[in-house]
Order: sequence, then structure tokens, then C-alpha cells
Amino acid sequence: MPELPEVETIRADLSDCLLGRKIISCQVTRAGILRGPVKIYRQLLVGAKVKAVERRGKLLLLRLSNDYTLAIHLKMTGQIVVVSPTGDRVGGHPIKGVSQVPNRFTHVTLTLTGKVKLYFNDVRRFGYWLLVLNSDLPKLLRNYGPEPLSPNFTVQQLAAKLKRRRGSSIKAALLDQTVVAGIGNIYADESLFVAGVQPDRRAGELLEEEIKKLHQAVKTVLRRAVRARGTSFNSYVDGRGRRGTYWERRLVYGRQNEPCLRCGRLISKTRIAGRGTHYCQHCQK
DNA sequence: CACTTGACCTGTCCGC
DNA sequence: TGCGGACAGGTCAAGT
Repeated sequence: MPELPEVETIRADLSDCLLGRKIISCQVTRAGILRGPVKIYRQLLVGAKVKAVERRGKLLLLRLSNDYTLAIHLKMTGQIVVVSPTGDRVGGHPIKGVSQVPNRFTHVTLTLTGKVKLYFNDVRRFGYWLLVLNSDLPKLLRNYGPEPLSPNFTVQQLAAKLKRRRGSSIKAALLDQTVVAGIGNIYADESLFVAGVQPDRRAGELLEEEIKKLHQAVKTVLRRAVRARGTSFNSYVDGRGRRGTYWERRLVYGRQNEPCLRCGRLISKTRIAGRGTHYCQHCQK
């Protein structure tokens, strides 16, 4: 469930904690997380410095001082938590109660200079680490649509992409990473509510005016969620093991049978595009 | 090509 | 208290 706001929050935390540090050791307790032989990963990671921490969609990118980039996908339950022996040098706050590390879901541990530890935890083990040669990076990122919080994300180009779709719903379109990068189930529902658009509307049939509203809604919702440091209602924690607060501000997601914050009628839950989908029948047309 | 479905996993919750 | 089953949803491969 880490979507763009959660991954962006982690990116910023890792950037604060890791920039310029050298990886001293790499301990792997579940090899399946790494897309490739453990031995190769150790060879390439140990000795490398972290030059930059970037994000594309929901993919985290650690640019290393060699010719490689470590791409990390958290999928649904992946966590990255960084701690130092004292707790405050790196993050400001030690982990307390929210996510003790390491634990039985810790699959990879990096030790960096300054005794800083990076733990990768993942209950469901859908997440992965992928070391990719920098020259191969464009190939990996080719399938991502525009970053919704960058100027590359325009109404015109969103409209063009939606028009090309035939039968599928606008909800499915928002979840499609080639349409726009970084939206998942939570922020798709939130954006559609803000735009006043029913999630099961055919994507190709939205009016220009509605596309405009949706384009704006996506940006508004994602910005608000980044400011709240993401949504924690299950396993998500930021790079320092802390929770985000967007859950407390959510408009429709997980609010089925509760009153719509706009009209007071009850929020509905149904299944669209194979996902639990929350919306207001009255406010969303 | 457009689109849908199933697989990958395991913790949590609900009904019996 | 325990147990079976539904459910959570990001992505990719396979199927329609």
C-alpha cells in the first residue's frame, strides 16, 4: 500500500539519513527478496556510497557511487526503517512500539558508516530489491507515466490517454501506472471523490470538464497526503518507523457506511477493477 | 492492443 | 478457543 505519498516520505527520510554513507555490510536472511544472486548483490553493494535517493512512481531509487542503482519496491507491506545506535543522529526519533527492528519480517539488513542500519521488512514478501546498471535504468522506468506532482502531468495528455481506453473504468485507469505514476487504491478513491466522478464511469467517456477536475484532484490529494507523511492504517511506517497521518484526514477510503463529509449520506463500498472501492453515490456522478 | 483474471504471500477479522 | 474462509492490494504473466 505504499503509494506515491508514502514512498516520497520514505525517500526524503532516506535522503536525510543515508546520503554520503558507505555500505559496510549486507546481511540477507531471505534471498527471494533480491532479484538476482545474493553474492552479486553483496559484491556490488558493499563498498558503495549512497549518492542520491530518488523516486519514480512507487519505486525507490538509491543511486550508488558505482555504476548501479538499487531499485526497491515495497508493494503492499514492505517497510524500510533506518536506525542508528543512538536513534537521534539519523532520524530524530528512535523506533518506539510502532515497528521494532529487526524482527521476524526483516529480510535484508544493510550496515552503513556511522553504524547506521537499514532494515527491509516485508510480511507478505511481495516487495523486491533490484540492482540495475545505470545504463539499463531507462528501460526499467520506460513504462511509467508522468509524475503527477511534476509539470509533466498535464490535462491534455491525461485526456489523450483516457480517450484511448475503450471499456475500462476510470478507477482502473488511475491505477494503471502508464497513465500516471504512483496512484494506488487509496488515492484513486480519494481523487475520484474530490473530482466528483463515479469510479465505475468509462474512462473514455469522461467530459473535458471532468478530466480537468480529476487532474486537479489527483494533485490536491497527493500533495495533502505527502504533507501528512502518508497513510498508516496497517503496516506502513516512514523511514524512521513512524506513522503517517493521512488516515485521519481521508475522505472516503475505508469510510463505508459512514456519512459523506460533503452531503452526509452514507459512503458506499463496492468492487471495481478488482479493488475495494469507496465513493459517495450522491456526490460522485 | 485493450482489458481481465490469477498468482504471489501472510496477518487479521468474522462467523460458527 | 480454534478453525475455515474471505479479505487486504501492487504488479506481472497469462488468458480472453
